[in-house]
Amino acid sequence: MRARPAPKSDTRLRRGSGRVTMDEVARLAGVSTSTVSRVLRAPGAVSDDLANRVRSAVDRLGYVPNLMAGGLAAARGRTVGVVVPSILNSFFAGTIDTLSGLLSSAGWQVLDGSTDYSEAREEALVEAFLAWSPAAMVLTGLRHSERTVRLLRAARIPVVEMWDVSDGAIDIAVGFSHREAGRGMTQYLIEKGRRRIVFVGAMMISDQRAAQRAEGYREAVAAVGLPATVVDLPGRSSVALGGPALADLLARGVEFDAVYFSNDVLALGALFECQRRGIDVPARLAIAGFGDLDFAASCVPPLTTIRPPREAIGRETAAVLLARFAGQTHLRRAVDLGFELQARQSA
Amino acid sequence: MRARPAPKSDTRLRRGSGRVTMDEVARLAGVSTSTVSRVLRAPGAVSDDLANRVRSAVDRLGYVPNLMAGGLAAARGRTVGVVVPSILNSFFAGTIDTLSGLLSSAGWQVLDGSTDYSEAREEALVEAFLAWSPAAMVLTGLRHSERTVRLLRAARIPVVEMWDVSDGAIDIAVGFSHREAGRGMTQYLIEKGRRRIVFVGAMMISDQRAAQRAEGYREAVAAVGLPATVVDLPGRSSVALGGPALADLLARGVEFDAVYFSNDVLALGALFECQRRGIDVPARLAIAGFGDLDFAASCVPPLTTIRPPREAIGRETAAVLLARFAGQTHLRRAVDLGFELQARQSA
DNA sequence: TTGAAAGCGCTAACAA
DNA sequence: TTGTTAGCGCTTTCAA
Repeated sequence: MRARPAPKSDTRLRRGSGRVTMDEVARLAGVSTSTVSRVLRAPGAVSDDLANRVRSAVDRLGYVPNLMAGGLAAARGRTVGVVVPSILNSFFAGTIDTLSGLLSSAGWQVLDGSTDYSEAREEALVEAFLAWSPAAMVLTGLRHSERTVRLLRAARIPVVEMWDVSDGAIDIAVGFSHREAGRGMTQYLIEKGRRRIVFVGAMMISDQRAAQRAEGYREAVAAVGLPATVVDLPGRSSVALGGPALADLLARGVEFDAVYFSNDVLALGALFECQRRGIDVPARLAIAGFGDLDFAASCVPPLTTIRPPREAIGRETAAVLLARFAGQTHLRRAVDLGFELQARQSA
Repeated sequence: MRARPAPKSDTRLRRGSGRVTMDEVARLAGVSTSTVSRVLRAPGAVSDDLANRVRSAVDRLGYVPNLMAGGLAAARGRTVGVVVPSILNSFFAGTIDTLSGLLSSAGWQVLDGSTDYSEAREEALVEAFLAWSPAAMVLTGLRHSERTVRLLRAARIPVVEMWDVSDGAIDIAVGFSHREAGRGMTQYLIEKGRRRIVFVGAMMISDQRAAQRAEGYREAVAAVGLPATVVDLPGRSSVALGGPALADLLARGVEFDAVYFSNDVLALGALFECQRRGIDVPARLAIAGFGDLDFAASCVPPLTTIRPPREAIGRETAAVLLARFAGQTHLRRAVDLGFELQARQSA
C-alpha cells in the first residue's frame, strides 16, 4: 500500500512549469478537471451554468492548455506535420499558407519543414515529426525513401501526398498530373507553330515533378515526329540561372524557336536575357514557364505558363484531413485538381 | 490505501499509441527506463556496456522517443516557436531556412507561423505556440500587442525579436536599423544627383519596418532641403502592384526623377512598366528597392537595392538561442547586423 | 553507476 | 450531466 500523494500546495520542490494548470481553473470554478476539459473540447456536453463558470475562470487566470499533456493523455496530438521541398519556393508557400490557415482555425497545429529536395532530409523530418504523435502527415510528391514509407505506414494515421497524383499513393494523393502539364504546354506550343522546342529544367534528378513535365514534353514532341531536347541545369532554379541557360543554348548553336522552362523563375531569367540581347519574344523565340508566379502576368512580355492549383491543393488537403479526423473513412484515394494553361504574350 | 496498478501486459483496454515505448527498450536491454533515458540525453553518465545494449535495443525496435511525454516530464519542450509576418515573403523565408536548419541540427524543433502582418494573428499564434511549452520564442519586429508582450514575459523563456534593432526589445533583438537603411539609400540617390525622390510603400500601417525606412527617407531629404513625397499603396506588395503605382504617379503629374520602393518586388513591377512605356532607367528615372531578392541582380537594368542580412539574422538568432540554452546568460541585448547597399544600374 | 518511484498536466473510461 | 480515477511515456529526484 502507498500513501496518497501530498497535495501540491505543500513545501516540496515542484518541478512544474509554473504555468496556470487546469487544476487551478477547476478549483476556481468549483468543478472537476474533467468538466474543465469537457468545456474546452466538447462544449455541448456541459451545462451552461458550469460552462460559463469555467470560461470565466479560464479568462481570469489566463489559462493556456498544455498541449503536451493533452496530446500525451489522448495518445495523439492535435498536430499535422507538413513536409515540402522548400518554403523558399512560392508554389509551396501558397499551399502551406492555405493549409495552415484552414487547419489552425479548426484547432490543429501545423508543423512544417523543408527537405531541400533531399530524400534523406525528408526521412529525418518525417521521423522528427512522428515523435510528436501527429494526427496526420502531409508530404510533397509520391517518391520517398523506403524507410519513410515504412515509418508512415506504421504510424497508422492519414497521410496526404500533395502536388502529384500519378500513382501509388501511401494513403491519399491531392494534386494534378505533371506529365499532362508538360504535354499540354508542349502541344500548345506546337499548335502555335513552333517546331524546335527545347525543355530546360534544373536538378531534375531530385525534382521528380519537373522530370515528369519533361516526360510529358517528350511524349508530345514525339507524337508529332519532332525532336526532343532536354537540358538539365546543375544548381537550384533561380532567375540568375535562366539567362546563362539561354545564352548557352544560343552559343551551342542549337536551333530552336521555343524554350519551355520547368518553372517561371528560370523563364524570367531568360526573358531578361532576351531583353539584353534584343531577341524579340515571341516573334523570334517563344518562352513558356510553369507556376504562374506573381510576376508572370506583369513581366514584359507577359509569360505564357501553367497555373498549378496551389491554393486548391491546400484547401483540398485540409478538407480531406478534417473529414478523416471527423471519422469519415471512405474517401477518394486520389484527387486530381487539374491545372490551367495561361496563354499570354511570351508564347 | 490503493491497489497497485495492474501490469500493462494484462487484457485491459490499452489507450496507448501502439508505438514502441522506452519501457520495451529497457526490457529488451535488461535495464531500467532511467538508464535508457540517460543514454539518450546524457550518454557520459552511463557505462559503455549498458549504453551499447541500450543503443542496440533502440535500433532493433525502431524506437522513436515520444516528445510529448518527454516535454511534459521535463516541463519544457525542445521546441522553438518562430513567428514571421509572411512565409510568402522571401526575406523571411531565407531567415527561417537558416534558423530552422541550425536549430534542428542541434536537436530543436522549430514551429513556425505567419501573422499576415496582423497583431491579432500574432497574438493568437504566440498563444498557440506557448501551449507547447517552447524553450524559446522568436518574433519579427519590436511592435506587438500588449497582451502578446505580457504572455511572452510570463513565459520566462528567451525571446528574440528579429529584423529590427531600434529600441525596447523584450529580451534580445537581432537585426538592423531600417531607419538607417532608408536614410542610406536616399543619401545615395541624392549623391547621384537626384532631387525629386518619391518613396513608395504598401500597407505601411501594418508593416512597421517599411514605415521606418520611409522615416529614414524623410530625414535624408529634409536634411538637404528637398521635398518628401511618400505614397502608401493599399494592398500587399506584389510585382503586379508596382506598375500601376508608377503609372499613377505619372498620371498625377507629380514631378520626380527617382522612386525608392519599399521593396524589390514593387520596384520590379515599376521596371516592367518603364520598359512598356519606354522610360529610360536610370537616365530619365532612377529606381531603387529594398531586399536584394533573387532577381535584383539579373533584371534589366540590374536593380540598385539594399541587401538585408537575411541569413545572418537566422544564424545569429540560432547562436544566441543555443548559447542561452547552454546556460549562458550575459548576452548583448541588441545585435545590429547592418546592411549593404548594392549599387547597380537602376539608380 | 544504476534503479525505484513519483509525478509532469491532461484525457477518457467508468460510475454515480 | 458530473466527478473519480487510472494512466499516457517520459524525466528526475533520491537512495542504494
